[in-house]
Amino acid sequence: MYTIGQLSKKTGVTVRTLDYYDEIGLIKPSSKTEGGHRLYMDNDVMTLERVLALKYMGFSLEKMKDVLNESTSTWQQSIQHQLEMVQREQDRLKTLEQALTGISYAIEFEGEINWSMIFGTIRLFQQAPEDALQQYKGYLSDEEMRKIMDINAGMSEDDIAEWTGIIHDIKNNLEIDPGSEKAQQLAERWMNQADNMFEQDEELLSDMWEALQNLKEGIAFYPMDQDVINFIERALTIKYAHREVKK
Amino acid sequence: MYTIGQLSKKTGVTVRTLDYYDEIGLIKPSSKTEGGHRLYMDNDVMTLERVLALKYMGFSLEKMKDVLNESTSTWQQSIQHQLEMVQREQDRLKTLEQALTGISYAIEFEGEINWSMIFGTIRLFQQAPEDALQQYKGYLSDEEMRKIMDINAGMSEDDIAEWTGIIHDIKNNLEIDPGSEKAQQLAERWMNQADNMFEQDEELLSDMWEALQNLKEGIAFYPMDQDVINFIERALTIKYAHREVKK
DNA sequence: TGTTGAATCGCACGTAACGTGTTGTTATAT
DNA sequence: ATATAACAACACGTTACGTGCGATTCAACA
Repeated sequence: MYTIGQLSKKTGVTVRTLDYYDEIGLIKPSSKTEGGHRLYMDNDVMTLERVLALKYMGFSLEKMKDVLNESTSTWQQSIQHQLEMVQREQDRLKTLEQALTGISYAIEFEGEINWSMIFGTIRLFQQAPEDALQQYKGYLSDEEMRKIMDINAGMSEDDIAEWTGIIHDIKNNLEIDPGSEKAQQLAERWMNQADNMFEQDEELLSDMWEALQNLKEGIAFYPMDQDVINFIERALTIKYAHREVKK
Repeated sequence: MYTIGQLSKKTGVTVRTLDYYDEIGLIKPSSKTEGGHRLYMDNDVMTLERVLALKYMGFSLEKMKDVLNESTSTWQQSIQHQLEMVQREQDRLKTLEQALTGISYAIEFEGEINWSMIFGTIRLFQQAPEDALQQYKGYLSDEEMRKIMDINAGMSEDDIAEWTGIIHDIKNNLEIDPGSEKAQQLAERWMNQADNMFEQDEELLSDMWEALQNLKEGIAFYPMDQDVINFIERALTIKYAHREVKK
């Protein structure tokens, strides 16, 4: 038999919280003094412990009222719902983390806040990955799109830093001669990272590259406008022509 | 030059939201009609787009007021703070997911809601992983504790299902003869899963096992009380004695 | 039994980011 | 000039409590 203050000390829950749980009918003390002071019995303490457990699991107080009186099968349903919510939220946070990382590197490389890059990055991540790849329909097969989604989801912080860095460097050198050594280096750096991401899958890379060349808004991993794509294309064309001649 | 309704249609933000942003001073229209109707200029539209970007990044409206006027360096700080928050939240959700998964399997195996198992699971996951392992201090080295933390964090759903299932089955057979075939099978199943989790690291497994035997409240992966530990110990003792004889 | 100090009750307002609804006013189309 | 649409301004609701507030009630002491 505890007063509200004693129960509060025992469990670490504030008096106001217990007051509130009483108010909304979640934990009503089984007894009261003549003067109206609340008296909590072991029964109520048990309910409180269960409420705290459900709270940790992320249930709302309103749902607890239902769940606490429900059968085992409904419990399973509720827990599965919670699990799905937790997983969806994790996915959301994961893509948000990638977006924030990309933005952070972009600001670091450029030394100032590039809003159009931020908008592009967010547009890229905001839509579901499937939708983001819809623009590639016709260029890539369903399986290829799924592969790219997986690659994208598994991108490490270093990958993000490298992509952001390359694209930034290329943007700063759009006007240089595509045949110059610097342009060649930049294009090769891009290719290296692309190879790195696609691992062995040369076919996937070339399909993706073809799609990029034909699309007006080329977005791969990070916002990459037509300027950048054209630059890389010109540089690579010269590079391979060069190699042919050497052969 | 947009009225509030036109801006709403253009951006998909509700009129009430724009009203609210005006009210709290986040986006004040740069012009008004004689009658007091709000007129948003391109300037304001830009601010709104930035606000939406920051919203996606998880900033509060209050912080946006500061951030929108700040310099690049403070921006980096704010983004880093957001990143840390996102990562902490991901960690929290990951352990919550494990806890929910374990509870779900326990309910499925037992066919009813076992509150003491739920409390045990939550106690195990609620505290930071470092704290949870403090009880093993003296039995395990710092490096071993870190290894266990990693193993724990990487536990798959199948692992959780198997642990929960084994412990449940053992609890239901506490009174059978440790030398009986069923007891031997249960103990072996436990050992298999333990080997599986610890991979090659036999030393780590035996250190952990020694710790479990000496602790009053043995908790490894899932709440496992002394009964269960004793059962496994007795069964394994007989098993190895048996093997010695065979040799 | 009276008194005092601590505990408690019940109430109200505040939080974040709006949704919903109402009343009164302004803008626009006819 | 009038009908109708759009708008401003306000209020209350949402979630899970925190933070007071004055008015009891309890427990202990005299």
